[in-house]
Amino acid sequence: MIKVGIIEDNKYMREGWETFIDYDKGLCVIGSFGSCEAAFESEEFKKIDVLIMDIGLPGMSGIEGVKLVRENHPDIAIIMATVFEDDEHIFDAIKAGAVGYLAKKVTPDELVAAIKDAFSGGSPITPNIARRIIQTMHKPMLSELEQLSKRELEILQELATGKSYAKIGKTIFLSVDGVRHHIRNIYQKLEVHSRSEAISKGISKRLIDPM
Amino acid sequence: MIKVGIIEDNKYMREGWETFIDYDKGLCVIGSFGSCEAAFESEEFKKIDVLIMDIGLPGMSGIEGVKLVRENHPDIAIIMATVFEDDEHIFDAIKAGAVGYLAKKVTPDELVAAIKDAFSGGSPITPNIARRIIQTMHKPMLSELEQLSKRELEILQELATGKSYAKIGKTIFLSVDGVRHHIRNIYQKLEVHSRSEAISKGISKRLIDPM
DNA sequence: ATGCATTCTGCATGGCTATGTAGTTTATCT
DNA sequence: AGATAAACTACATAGCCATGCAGAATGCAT
Repeated sequence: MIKVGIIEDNKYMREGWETFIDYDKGLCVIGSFGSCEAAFESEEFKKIDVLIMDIGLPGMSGIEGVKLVRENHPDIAIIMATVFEDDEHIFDAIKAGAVGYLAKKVTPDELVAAIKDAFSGGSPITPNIARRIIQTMHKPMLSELEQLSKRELEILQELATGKSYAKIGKTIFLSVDGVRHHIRNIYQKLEVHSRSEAISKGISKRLIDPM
Repeated sequence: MIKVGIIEDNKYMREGWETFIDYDKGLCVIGSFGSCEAAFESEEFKKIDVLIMDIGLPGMSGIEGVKLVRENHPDIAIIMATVFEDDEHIFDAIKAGAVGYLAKKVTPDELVAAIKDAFSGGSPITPNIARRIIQTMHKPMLSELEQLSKRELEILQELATGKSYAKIGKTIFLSVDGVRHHIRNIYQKLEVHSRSEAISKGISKRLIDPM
């Protein structure tokens, strides 16, 4: 039996969800709250397996709530339920620690399926949100790579490790001045003037992976 | 009618898929190849909407293939089909540009659904893979973050911009030596000895956002 | 009030970095 | 063959960084 918690300030919506969830034989609502503050005071809270949380809550916001829950009860899987579907809210919720993201208009069946999915190690998200997340992970295409040569990419990666030019040279079998030469070109292509900027830009453009 | 392409070296599997896909009234296989090289030579290739690609291919690997396809035909949605289910292959494929990831044991119905999903802007991935991706996006919990004070985080963020200590000082109204002092502590806490390492580590631990 | 943590200031110095200038080698393209 | 680009070597120097040492102000907790 999966133990479900709900944090949602709209009483009618909350009770509607409770009904649907309890109706399923594998699920059971053991806590239902109108705010994060109320939820955290409850003794039952720590027993929850899957928590459905609204983003727009009175008092502490859902995003803040997620952070706190994750801090204190890392094993609770949190599904955000919200009327917003813009990138910002979605990514904020995910970064904060939510594993799923539902629009409030979901059908009871979808809600129940999402809870079971979250409980069994999945991430209930809509296909469109999944695609947006996947896209943030795509490496840039060659055309966006600012045309850094293979050697330059190699050295940029080394730069990020904090090695001195001399050590980089030893690692990749190149003279110090050879290293220097490439770094010059890297800076020019990335339009930066310091190692730090090159690393930041390299990582944000996904030219290199952070350590 | 969604135009589907297949790159898969096992002839029987490829023909099986073709049959299933063509059977669906919304789908149509317009190209079916045994290797990336063969596919790229075809005139039909550029018309493909959704491409099913094996990872383990003779000649050019599927991962390399994905990169090339994305480079030359950015509008083709690529679904990787593979017997591997380990993190490395999955993330490599996604980073290279795939939008979906299927195990080869999928049922015909799932295959057809995945193609339609990919075509309509979704990302066909299993719930478990979705969760693993989501987890890579989670910010660290306070317990991991807590080590750096608010001021230190602020300065770490400035460090990543490549500003000199003097400029950082001006930005946050602090003497150069004050900046220096905090940086010392940051280095100690992150166990690094250079600005570059601090930035790399800060970004990979999600203490700061890249530029 | 005493202790402790956090934040901040100051000075010194060896080492590393950023940038300029000036070449050579190698491979590829025409 | 000559042109062009990428990779590499070399030297010089102003400026920035990393780290050691020393101490002060603020605020919170016991």
